[in-house]
Amino acid sequence: MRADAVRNRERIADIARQLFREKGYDAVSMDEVAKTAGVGVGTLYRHFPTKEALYDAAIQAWVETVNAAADKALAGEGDARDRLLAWFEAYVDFLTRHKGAAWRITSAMGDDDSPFAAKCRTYLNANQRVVDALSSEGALRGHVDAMQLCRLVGGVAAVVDNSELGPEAARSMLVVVADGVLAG
Amino acid sequence: MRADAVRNRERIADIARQLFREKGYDAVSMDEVAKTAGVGVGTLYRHFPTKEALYDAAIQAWVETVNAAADKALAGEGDARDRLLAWFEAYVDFLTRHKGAAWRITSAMGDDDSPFAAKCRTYLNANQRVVDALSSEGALRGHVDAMQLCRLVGGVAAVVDNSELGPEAARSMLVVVADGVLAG
DNA sequence: CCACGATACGGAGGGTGTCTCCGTTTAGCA
DNA sequence: TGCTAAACGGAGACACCCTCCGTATCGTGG
Repeated sequence: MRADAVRNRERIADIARQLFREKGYDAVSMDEVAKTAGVGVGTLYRHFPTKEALYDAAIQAWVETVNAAADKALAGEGDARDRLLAWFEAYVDFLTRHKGAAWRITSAMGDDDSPFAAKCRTYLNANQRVVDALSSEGALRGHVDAMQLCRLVGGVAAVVDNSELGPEAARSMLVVVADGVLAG
Repeated sequence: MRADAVRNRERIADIARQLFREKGYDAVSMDEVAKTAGVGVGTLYRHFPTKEALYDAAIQAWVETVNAAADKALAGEGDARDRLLAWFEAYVDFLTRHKGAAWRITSAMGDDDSPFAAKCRTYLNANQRVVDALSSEGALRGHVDAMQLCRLVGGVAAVVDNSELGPEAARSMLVVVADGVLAG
């Protein structure tokens, strides 16, 4: 790839990340991204074939830290319930960091053709590790599926994001999910 | 209202209900509704000022039966868990009957300005009645908020609708929510 | 039965969005 | 420095929601 192309690609992704984070997916138009980045829409579309692909690239770096967050939550103090809740809260925090991302990503769970498929796998893996860790302690009620957890907590995150709920409201819902999943 | 206007209004709502049910909100354009109903878009917009208002009218009859469903679930046999699950399943069944409705309605929960505000109140009331009934039996764990339940189960419904999950997958998630809400 | 005013109708077109196409410009190598 | 493949830019195609206003129709009072 030519040097100017690399520069443009990075600048576009940076600008897009900033705009999406501030305003949310729907409120940012491709024209706006192009204009802000100082390129034509043609250039934009050569680098990112659709708006969703651009979004995917924009939130890339952010997603990559999710595994570290899972480890951190699991390594924390407290009993299984505390650690599970810590993970749930971190997960919701992640998903709601970019407005509109929670629903888009949770919607794409299980759809291999989605532009977000790679991100979904990352999230699924993180949840799987949490399930494995707690399961080996015998803390979970029967069989708990990582995908099921992704969807449940992703659903909560989507609602929290959309209705702009505070951390207490989010926590009260996560407590329900946690208690529903934990043994005893 | 003039007789021809009444006829048109009803025909439009009928056609819209059919189209929305088949294809989902986003996949139906106002032009398509107008053309299928055999009227101009102007006529469409005089009867229903926005697409959301049309959607609201299209799913009206459907929503009105929700209270009966709550009663039926509560009057069923079995313990509190069985009845709560029956209600959850009925609720998800309702919300997923029209493609795209679950997320739209759950998104509008708590937003008085939404065109779906009336429907949200209906759903909230139904959940409140379920909460009251089970609470008076002492079946619920601490304080359970009807709004919280609407959001949790609505989130599950939205995911089920979007990912076109089967009843077993839906049930496995609802079991988690139910166990998280029930005492013991 | 008719004339007329209020009501309803239809569809062109405005505004905004995503995405494509192609003539023009530029990078980078020989 | 000259040349070619790569990248650029933005006009415009297409789809969407919605508005506006000239035209047609209903239904009533004479």
